[in-house]
Amino acid sequence: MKPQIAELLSAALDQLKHAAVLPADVQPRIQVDNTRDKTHGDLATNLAMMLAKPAGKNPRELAQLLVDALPRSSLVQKVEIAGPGFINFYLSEESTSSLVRAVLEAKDQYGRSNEGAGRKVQVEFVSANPTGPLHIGHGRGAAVGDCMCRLLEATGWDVTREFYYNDAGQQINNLALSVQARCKGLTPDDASWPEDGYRGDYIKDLAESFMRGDTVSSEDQSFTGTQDADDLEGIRHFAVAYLRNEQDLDLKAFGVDFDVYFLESSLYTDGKVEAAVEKLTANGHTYEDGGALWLRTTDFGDDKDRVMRKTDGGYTYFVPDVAYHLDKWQRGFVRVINEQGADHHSTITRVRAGLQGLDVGIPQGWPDYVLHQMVTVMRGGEEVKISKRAGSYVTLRDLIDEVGRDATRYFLAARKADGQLTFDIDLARSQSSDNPVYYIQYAHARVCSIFRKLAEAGQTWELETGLDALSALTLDSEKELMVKLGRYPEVVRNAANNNEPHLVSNFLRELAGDFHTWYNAEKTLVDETDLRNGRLTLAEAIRQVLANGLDLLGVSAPQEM
RNA sequence: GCGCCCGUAGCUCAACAGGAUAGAGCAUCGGCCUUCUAAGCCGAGGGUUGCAGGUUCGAGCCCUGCCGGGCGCGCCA
Repeated sequence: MKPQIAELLSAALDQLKHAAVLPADVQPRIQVDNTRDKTHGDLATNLAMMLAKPAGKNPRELAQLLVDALPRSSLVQKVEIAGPGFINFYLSEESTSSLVRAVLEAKDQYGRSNEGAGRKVQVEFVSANPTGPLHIGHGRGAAVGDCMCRLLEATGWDVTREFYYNDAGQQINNLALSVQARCKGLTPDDASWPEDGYRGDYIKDLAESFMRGDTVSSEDQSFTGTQDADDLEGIRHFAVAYLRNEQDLDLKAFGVDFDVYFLESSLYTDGKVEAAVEKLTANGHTYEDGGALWLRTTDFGDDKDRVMRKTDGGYTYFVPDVAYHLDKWQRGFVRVINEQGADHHSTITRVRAGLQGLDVGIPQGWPDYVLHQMVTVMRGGEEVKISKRAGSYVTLRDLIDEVGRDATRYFLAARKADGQLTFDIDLARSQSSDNPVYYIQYAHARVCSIFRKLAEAGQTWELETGLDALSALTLDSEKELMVKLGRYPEVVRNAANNNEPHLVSNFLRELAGDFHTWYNAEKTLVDETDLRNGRLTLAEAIRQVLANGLDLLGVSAPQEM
């Protein structure tokens, strides 16, 4: 409804310019806001206050001129000037009814748009090293990243979900050595346990599986344990495949699917790392010093230059990352979003610097980053740090098992990514009013229940007569609910454009709250036919929006609870 | 020391491009089930938005300086 109101204002502006009340060259951004207080109408604009200075008039006087110049519209019931110069719009019954109609005609498409116009966007998220189980931090990345993808899809983008495996670094050697040590019966407490070895119980499970001769397969590889504790290469491949498989199972249980699993090792075998280094050198952005090859990242805003190739000949970690992002660019992604933990934020400057140094037309701020802060887990009022399985952190699987997929996803995605997150296990698993997930789901189930009762009573509801019957809804609470439904598409748009899924969960929480209040105050299945049909229509529209929003969060919308 | 993020009710968090009287939930206290699911509703108390300046018609939001917390600052990934 905002664009329609903005259009009316735009027409009024033109008229005032024509009448020389306003200078012809002012081009204000016409801002239409939702009102917080219903005594301020349904929508409001600050336009008169913005233009008071160029017009040389006081805001309220200008507001009156704008209102007088406003074209007549059946969408608006009433316009008022209030406060320092706000113009408040009260929507007509015709326009609120049209909002409900829009929901029920579009159904599961309501709120979706085609802003992305089919452009390609790639979202890289989770990207955990294949050296252990996924922990709750990865869970936050998975939830936020997947919700961002759903939002981008809902706004017309062609989305690729991608997981980058760092399977080429030193940590893989440490993993292999740790498993080998377990195969040989060592424990982390032994003196000969590898330095920097992985100590968690899962290493023991892994070693036992290898020595049993199990076969493990992941997306694109399959290995059988050779049962030979001296076969370090075999152990390495087996361990990576095993842990990738574990992670895949966790992600599947979390409802997250990736389109592409990209292996860091492939960048080496395909020569892409070497090619990127050569290009940077050819472009004159590198120099040798102390036996190492450096990238002059200070040319691109870094505070000091960075080593690319170490004296031992190996590349530092960000070099394959640059090659990887060049590859993304070459695959045609105009927009790339990397969702990762904030502890990696220092890589951003380096990767972008490397990409600029390649000089292949990549825009300066590319790619985008969404960084999430740490998660702490609370149980019984105390911080939980230890998982038996992983040894040092709470695993995603522990959480899904204990709390459930819906609540885990909701809690991890319902907060702004920047800013630390406290995950309260007791709250998340409580099946009571404490729990916002159930609160929203319950609203959905309640509407379903109303329709079941309707059928039990041998009555029916039908869309067209239902929409006509909306005129029987005269309560303020009902009008407010309709207006709120009308805000949903804008919420989706904002959430998608800003990579902020939590806007959706906030909105759903509010909508569910308004619904519960209305439900408790007013009976839906009343005898009077028009009133009943009108309320059923509104209830169904609410149900539809709740279902659509929950889907964007990857949370189920149960029919009954 | 430098860089990034955060600081809002006792706790966990909101506040849509700078808009009107800063909102929810939990916790606390008091009410509501012969009525469509009480996983719900209604009401009460609770705040100098870390501090101090600045920008402007208007600041939780923007700027500067402090204070406090997190993360990072490697020829580790």
